[in-house]
Amino acid sequence: MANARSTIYEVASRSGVSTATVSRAMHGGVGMSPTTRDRVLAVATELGWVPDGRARGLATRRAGIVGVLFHDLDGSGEAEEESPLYVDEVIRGAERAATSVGDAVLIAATRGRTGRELAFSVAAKVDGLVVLARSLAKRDVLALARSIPIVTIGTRARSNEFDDVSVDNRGAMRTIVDHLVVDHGYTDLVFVGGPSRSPDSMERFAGYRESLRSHGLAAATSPDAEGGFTEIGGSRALTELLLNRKPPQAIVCGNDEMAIGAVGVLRRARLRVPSDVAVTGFDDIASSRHIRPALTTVHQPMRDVGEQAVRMLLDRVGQPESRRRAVVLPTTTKVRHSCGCGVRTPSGRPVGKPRSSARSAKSEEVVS
Amino acid sequence: MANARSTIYEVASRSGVSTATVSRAMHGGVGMSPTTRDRVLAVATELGWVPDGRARGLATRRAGIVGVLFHDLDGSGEAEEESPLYVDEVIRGAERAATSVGDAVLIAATRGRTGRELAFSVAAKVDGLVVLARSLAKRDVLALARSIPIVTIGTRARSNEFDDVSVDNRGAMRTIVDHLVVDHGYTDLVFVGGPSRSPDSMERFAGYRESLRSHGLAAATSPDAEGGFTEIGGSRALTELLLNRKPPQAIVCGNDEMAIGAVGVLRRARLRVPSDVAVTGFDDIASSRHIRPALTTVHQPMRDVGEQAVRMLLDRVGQPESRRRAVVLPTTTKVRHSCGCGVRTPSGRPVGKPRSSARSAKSEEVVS
DNA sequence: CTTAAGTACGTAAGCGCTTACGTGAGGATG
DNA sequence: CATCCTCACGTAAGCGCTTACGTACTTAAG
Repeated sequence: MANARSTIYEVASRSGVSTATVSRAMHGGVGMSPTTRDRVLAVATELGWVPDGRARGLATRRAGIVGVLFHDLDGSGEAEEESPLYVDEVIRGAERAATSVGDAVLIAATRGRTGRELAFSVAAKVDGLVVLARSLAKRDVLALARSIPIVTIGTRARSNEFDDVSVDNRGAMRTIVDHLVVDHGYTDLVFVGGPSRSPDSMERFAGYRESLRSHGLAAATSPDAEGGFTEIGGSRALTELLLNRKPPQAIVCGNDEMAIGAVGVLRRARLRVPSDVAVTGFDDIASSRHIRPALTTVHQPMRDVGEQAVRMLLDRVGQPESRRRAVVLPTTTKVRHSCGCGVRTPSGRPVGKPRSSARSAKSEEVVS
Repeated sequence: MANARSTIYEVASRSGVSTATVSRAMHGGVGMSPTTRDRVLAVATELGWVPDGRARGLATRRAGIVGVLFHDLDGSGEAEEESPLYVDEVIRGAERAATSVGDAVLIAATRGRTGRELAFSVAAKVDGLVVLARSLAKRDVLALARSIPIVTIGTRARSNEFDDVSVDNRGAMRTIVDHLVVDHGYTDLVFVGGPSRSPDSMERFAGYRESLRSHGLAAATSPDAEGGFTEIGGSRALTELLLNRKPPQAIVCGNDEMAIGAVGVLRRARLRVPSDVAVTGFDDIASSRHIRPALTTVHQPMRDVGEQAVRMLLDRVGQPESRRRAVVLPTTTKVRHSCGCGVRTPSGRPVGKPRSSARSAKSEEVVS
């Protein structure tokens, strides 16, 4: 099937020029006669020859490949990691950005490999690496950074050693809670958090608190319940919550999975969503649109995140010594029905109207 | 940040050996004294050195990278292509299989590029290519196959020139319709297909027909409606259908999106699912579990498909001349509620019980 | 003690490109 | 007509590894 590939020498001799000329022809043919260029190109096409990427990479010291490192969650099934959907979206964005400049993207799951193993099987093959937060211990990231440029995703709040692109978790949560308090007038809210040590969960909770306090409402110093970012965890958390207190007016969940779990429990408890109690999520997973009532949540631009990340990475590959950059991208609030919008309140007055409201968070900020 | 990488020469001189010895040490250190090996390895670690992938690739004629080529649907938004979820799952599987042998995977969306462009920016960088069906015109695939091994995914029914791994669409649909006819006793069914020229849609319809005919039921020669594999298309298709005939007992949809659309219009038409009319899907997308009633559908093992594909690819890289292989993987039927299971029939008798039934389709078959 | 067979490592020839530099031809300039 | 450019292309030195082959030294056998 795959016959022996021809080399640049073959193309050169068949078109009666030197390899240098062939190479030039393949790269725009600047400074050469169009006639020769076309002749060479014709031969190359006929032979089905394109320059070997490895050799090219060796000679140019540029592989034309950027890597994306993520934590794979299949198997171990730890919900603390990035949602698979996130990873996929980031990869898509990365692919797009890379392709637009002729590069390709290499993906690799950490799979518990150490920095050195990854250096061998991944880093050695690429020009730079995008590493998803939490996919790797910090010292491994540092080890990798010894050999190639790195930009992290979602570590803004925890580190400032690398270029980073993050999403405005806190601001997003503030916006959604503002909506609950201001537009719906809820005063009795609770927060269902993810794993207590999850930075995402912490940031989201911080946003929740900020919003409440800014409106003069009391807020607990820690989440009212913990649902581990899973649907089942959300169910359990809410079940327990309902045992200990009367139903709140609104349940703010750290992500959609838990919100879906919460809605399930509420339904079984004969509490109506959103008229008896409102629920909000975070992430805008596909199911959040299909669940009834449709979930009010926040959409994170993970594809843009991936795109930005490789852009920054490529910038740094070209300019290794430029100053560190960190950007945080804004989110979009998806106001649907579970918050009470588009549904009659007890007073019979329809409140609000489902819509999407975009929030422009801090844009690009140069951190150091 | 990223300081100049050291080379094998540096490691060699610092540990007082030749580059050959360093290389040997890095590759298991067979035939050398453990003492020397450890010394070399220590120096390498200290320097943070790992052999450069490009150079290694050049010397060994093996990049240690397999590529996955898919059609990216963002932007153009043609629903005829692979569902994004499919692609992601396939990629995950590919990543797993590649990693398990120390390789990495390069991903690239076609983006309307020609075979030659892809050869340059993708094929030249990898040892072999997995190409998702329909991501590329056949003659482009052939062009690529001139230079590297290729295995296709999902082209079994349309081509037999490459190694291929596919999913048993037809058998899966037969199983689900069998369930509808045999277990539920429906005799009046309709089929909502995807794009009429979509091979997947055609295969699924074929399975539908086969099942009906095998039970002595009449079946139309073409789908009763066409929903383009989208939710909105499913709604439209069903709306139209309902205008022209009385509601059937069961609506068999070519995929989940259309099924979800169908359930929506059924609900609006005050028809109860599944007691008035049953609905089934195909694909087992995340929302199919969350929709009410939960959708009976079929799960495709796309991750396994990806895994198998790179396994076969790697085999062929090692054995370019072995005979062509094609495998078709079995699906799993997810029997949930939308088919009528776990719900009371008009006669008051509960029918069946939701469960998952695995179906073992044809396994590995050597085609030529 | 001689010789054969290992063992542990060094030598050096590539792998297939890119590119700095060199060269010769032709045109412009004076 | 001599000189200087410019243009189009060739020469050849790497890029950083791997590995076939060679060599020196040990050990075992005869």
